[in-house]
Amino acid sequence: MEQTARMSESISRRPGRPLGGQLVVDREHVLDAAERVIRRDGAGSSLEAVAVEAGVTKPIVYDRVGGRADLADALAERLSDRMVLATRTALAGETLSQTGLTRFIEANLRTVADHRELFLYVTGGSTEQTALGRLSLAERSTTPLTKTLAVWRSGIQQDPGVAEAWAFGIVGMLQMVSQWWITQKELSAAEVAGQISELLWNGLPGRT
Amino acid sequence: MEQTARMSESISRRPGRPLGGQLVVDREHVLDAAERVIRRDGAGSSLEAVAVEAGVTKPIVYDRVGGRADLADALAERLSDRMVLATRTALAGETLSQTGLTRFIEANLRTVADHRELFLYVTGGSTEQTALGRLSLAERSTTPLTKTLAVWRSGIQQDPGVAEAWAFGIVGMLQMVSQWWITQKELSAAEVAGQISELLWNGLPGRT
DNA sequence: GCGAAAAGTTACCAGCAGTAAGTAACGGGG
DNA sequence: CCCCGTTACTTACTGCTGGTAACTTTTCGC
Repeated sequence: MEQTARMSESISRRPGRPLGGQLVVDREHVLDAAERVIRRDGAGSSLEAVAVEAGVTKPIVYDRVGGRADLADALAERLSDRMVLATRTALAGETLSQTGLTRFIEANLRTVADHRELFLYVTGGSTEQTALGRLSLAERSTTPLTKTLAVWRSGIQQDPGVAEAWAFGIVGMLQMVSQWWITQKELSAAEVAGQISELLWNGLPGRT
Repeated sequence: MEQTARMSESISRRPGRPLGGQLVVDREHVLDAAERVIRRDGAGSSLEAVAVEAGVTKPIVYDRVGGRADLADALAERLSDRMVLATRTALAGETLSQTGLTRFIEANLRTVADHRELFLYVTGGSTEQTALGRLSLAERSTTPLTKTLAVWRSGIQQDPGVAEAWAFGIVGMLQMVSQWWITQKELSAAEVAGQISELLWNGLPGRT
């Protein structure tokens, strides 16, 4: 039968080592492709689709980043880094205050909105070890937050032992609020950020 | 070839309408079976396994409860009901206070621990419309909570407009804290409940 | 009695994660 | 200069799962 590689140019590479002897894509390229696919096709994207977008085949994806759980983990790390960056520039190292907290939350919401499908992919997970997977994702956010909280609480003569539980609680709160916020259109990011900040800063009864 | 139905008794039903003219299982039986399977095999259980456990075949599961998303939704409703019940008996209608809030959170944690795999199944979802699915689960908890918060805030002369955002935030916080708590063994439910209650009641800086 | 409706099961399809086996180019030693 | 082990791919498969179409048997109304 005729050669299968005839459509346009190198849409389909021949088997065997490519000419040039170099890797055709590296880990970062695969992750970039994954982000593009997820942004385009939604959180239910398959590994096959990622491979096609990257211009390679599935085993290459497995070699570069691993299985589906590893992919989600790597993307979670990227998203988490972007969030940390966004909030860091929003805060610019000032000391913690209610308005600073509000800006922190708002920056968080805007980053989630910017990477809507990626956020859903990462927090959605697949199944089974999703639980631990999502925890490891959350830990990437909570670990630095725990330290920050512990230091800050010590600085204002309050018990720092609550830091870890609080960090998980805050991350969970932000994740759920983000999920809710990106699926409704009534409230703006600033409004929601202000409300959540009010709760976290002043507590349920509010300051009298 | 010989009859396939020969092992033990009615392990495998013959095709066709059963002899009594009655439904062999109803929706509740399927949901019970699903809970048993999930408790035994973990959050990654398949619909096939649920069908086998219920003593029927897959299309029956689809007829009684629908697809995987519907199953998760129905189980979420059950779990949510149990949580509401547990917290309601723990609170016994007293007015909201910090110690009451602590009991509320502790009851929540204990209920999650009692239904560990079910909780993971329900919050884990599969993919794709997981986002909306999880939101609909959360909404089942947030809707009553929103009302409670709005009424309570009005009663203490505070703005009730924050109720919805707060409800989602609190539910998210509890979900994440639960997930973290059931995978560690250092802190007791009472300790964690006290810490989270402290945060929700007094806020990050604490009462001075 | 008899045919339509009801209540099942069997048998299939499509899609996906993951892997084994095959193939072509490179590169260093004889 | 050629050959063989290594490298870097692809093809082709398995196994499983969600979901559905088609078939089979009993019941029940007329």
